[in-house]
Amino acid sequence: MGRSPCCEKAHTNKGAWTKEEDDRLIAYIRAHGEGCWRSLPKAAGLLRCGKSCRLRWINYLRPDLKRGNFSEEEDELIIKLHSILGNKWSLIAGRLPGRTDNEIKNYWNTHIRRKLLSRGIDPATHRPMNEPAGAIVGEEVKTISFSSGSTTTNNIKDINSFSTTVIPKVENAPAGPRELRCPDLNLDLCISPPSQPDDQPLKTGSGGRRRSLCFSCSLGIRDSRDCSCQNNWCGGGGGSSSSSDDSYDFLRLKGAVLEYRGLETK
DNA sequence: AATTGAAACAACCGCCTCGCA
DNA sequence: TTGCGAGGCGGTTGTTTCAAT
Repeated sequence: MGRSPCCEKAHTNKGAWTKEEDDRLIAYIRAHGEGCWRSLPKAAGLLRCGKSCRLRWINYLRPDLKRGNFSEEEDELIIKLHSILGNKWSLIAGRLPGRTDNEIKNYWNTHIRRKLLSRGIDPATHRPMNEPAGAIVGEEVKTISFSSGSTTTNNIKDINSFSTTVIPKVENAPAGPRELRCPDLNLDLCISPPSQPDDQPLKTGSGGRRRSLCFSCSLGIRDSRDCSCQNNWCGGGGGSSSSSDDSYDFLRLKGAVLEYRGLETK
């Protein structure tokens, strides 16, 4: 038994969207907002699956999309974020205003992968291709190295001030002594959404099922200048940092590294 | 000018997560 | 507690465009 289809496929269009369909979708969402995607097609007079409508809107019709070529800064930011997050395209997209996860995913597969390969870097691991696998064996280890603090407030420059190496788990690899490639910091960590205060459950706003977290909040970093989701508990919103330290602390990683160092000493 | 292969982009598919009854 | 439905995500495929021959 397979899954039931997400919509009645017998009477739905597939393939490229026409101008008329785009116009209908835009007009409907302008009038009613992003409501229930499942019922939207019928309400908007579209012979499309709700998922298809959502994808079309999010990836191509949303008014805040940037479109156009990626800048060199965006390239490097994507590479850095991918080295931290892996194929979490939606999280990566959250750090690139006006870009969508699908766009970034395609861009990665068509441009950046080749770019890294031409540099002799494995796009999956962000490590030199000719390095022997299994410098660290048997488990996934993330190492993060921070350079001296940047004093700019530019997010993209700031994230360039640190680098990471993600070494994938090697299946069936024999356990052995660790050989850390970066002596600065060894993090046996995984990235996961922060625990929420009990009085602030993750409730969606009108229309959505889940309240989406910005990148900072997803990493569990409070009061970040990078917060764009306006969570009450986060207190961010782009610029409310009252730190007396002039150097901009990107995503509060300076603080985070202290906490992680505490975890690491084992 | 025609053909062909590669690159780029758009869209779909299936699975997972989460909220709700 | 459990099952269902909807939204979201990542992987994959299909189509179009472009450059080389």
